[in-house]
Amino acid sequence: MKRKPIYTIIAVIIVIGIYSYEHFLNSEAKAEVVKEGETIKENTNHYFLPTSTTGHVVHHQNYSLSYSEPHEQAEWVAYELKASHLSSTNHKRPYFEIDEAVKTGAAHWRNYKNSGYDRGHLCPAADRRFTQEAHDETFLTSNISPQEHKFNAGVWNRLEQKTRYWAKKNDGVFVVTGGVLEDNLKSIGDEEVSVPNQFYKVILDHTKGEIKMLAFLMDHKDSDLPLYQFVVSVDEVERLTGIDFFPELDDALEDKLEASSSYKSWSF
DNA sequence: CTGCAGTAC
DNA sequence: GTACTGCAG
Repeated sequence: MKRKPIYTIIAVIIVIGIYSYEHFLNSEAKAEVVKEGETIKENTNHYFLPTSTTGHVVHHQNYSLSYSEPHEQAEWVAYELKASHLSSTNHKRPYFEIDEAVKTGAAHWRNYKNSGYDRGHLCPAADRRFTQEAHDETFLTSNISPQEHKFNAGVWNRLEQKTRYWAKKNDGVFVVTGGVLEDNLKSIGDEEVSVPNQFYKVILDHTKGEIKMLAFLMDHKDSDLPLYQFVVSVDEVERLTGIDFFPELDDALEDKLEASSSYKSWSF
């Protein structure tokens, strides 16, 4: 029987394939459950990644995102901001590029041209200045949302600066940012990039021996109000967006932290 | 820091 | 489309 070895080889390949695939799935799904009082291991690429409502998660070198094709922008962008990431280096501002990692096709920056709206970074360029590559990686069209200039350069900019302050003070925070994507939003450009009516930012700190979180929800307009006026519970942002922000936290701890809109342990 | 726009190639 | 420059909040 000459065929038998071939069948054997095929069978072996299939078995190895299934084993590898299950191993792959397992490694993807493996979530570290964090309970109260525990701290996250240092020096890992551990992200507190939110769930995706679109199933279109993209991992870049220095941040991850979940892309919404109907809205032509990310529903969230997530990254860790460590104190060591903060750099005073001034990089030359590159041009925005289409994110080729977005399989359904990320929007072209042309949609924003003469739209009256800024190409507002979700992961700010100033948070990724530690290398030229990290800085330039924020200039992908999957990392921007149409923002009014006065909002972007105003209250939103203040929030981003405060986030860097917390990153420095607490030696690292996890940040998740996006616009609230909903039906019937105004849009710009040929590709109809949605203009969110609200933007959120969720911050998690785990470096002082306990986990704490803080969420902001801002109307898409500039404001002179102090930042703490925009604090909401993570639950509220989850209700608006459908995103589950920290699924790998122990459920009881997650429930407790996400229900709180207290900011007393954060300095403004 | 957040950005845009005009001009020239 | 890219490079350089200037400008605004």
